[in-house]
Amino acid sequence: MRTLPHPATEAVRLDTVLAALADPLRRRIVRQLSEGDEAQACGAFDLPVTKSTSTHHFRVLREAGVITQHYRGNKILNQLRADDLETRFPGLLQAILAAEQVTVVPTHRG
Amino acid sequence: MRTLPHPATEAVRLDTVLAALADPLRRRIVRQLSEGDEAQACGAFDLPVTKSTSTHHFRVLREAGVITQHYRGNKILNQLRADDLETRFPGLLQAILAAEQVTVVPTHRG
DNA sequence: AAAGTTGTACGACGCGCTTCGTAGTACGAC
DNA sequence: GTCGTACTACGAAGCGCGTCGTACAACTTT
Repeated sequence: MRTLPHPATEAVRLDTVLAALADPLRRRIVRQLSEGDEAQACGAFDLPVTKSTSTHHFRVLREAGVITQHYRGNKILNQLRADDLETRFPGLLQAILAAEQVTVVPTHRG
Repeated sequence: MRTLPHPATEAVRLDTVLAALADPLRRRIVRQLSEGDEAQACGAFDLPVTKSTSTHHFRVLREAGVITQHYRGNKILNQLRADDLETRFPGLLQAILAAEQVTVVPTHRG
């Protein structure tokens, strides 16, 4: 069984997490993971980039400690490390996810 | 009186804010602003870069909507837009500031 | 076994960001 | 007015990040 390295919860660094979440495509992945509570394979994400690039972004998220990746037969199941992140950086993930929601409201007089 | 352009609270974008706060030097500025509640001139920050670079980072923070900059005689007074950010992205700034605190605690059994 | 599916590894390219140095502007002090 | 201070503007250099293409590996299906 192939396995992939994940940082321990205590080893997750704010620098890395913020850098990871600064990318819109990676936030899109995180968002989709946060919506469905089931683990999702990489192919379940309809991203406007090639598979190579997709792989790269998933790796960045995993190495930052934002998601877990586990081989399941042919595929890789991705899961948000919501609890770990909440433990390490309370409120951070929820604030970012909530913020993205509100961003869709640019309707403004004028 | 010289003035500097600031984005309206509703125009502040999550993308830009996260990108701005992904830089350690800029978080350092934000942190220092959040600690002293008085407005601080650029020169009050002891940053390990030249003044040109310093100017650049302050500009990025201002254009992202994270700080305000107002000329006061010779200097520029910088202030954190904590309330505006709280309005637009509730909990985001506090979570990041709190997270930075916790990062300094890598003490871990083992 | 052969073919299809799912995702990785590696090298390359382009762009943007951080950094710097120099020159310049606005303001205060004298 | 002249000098010093505080910061900006602009151009240049370095390099890291996102992107891609091709080649490859592991597993499933037939």
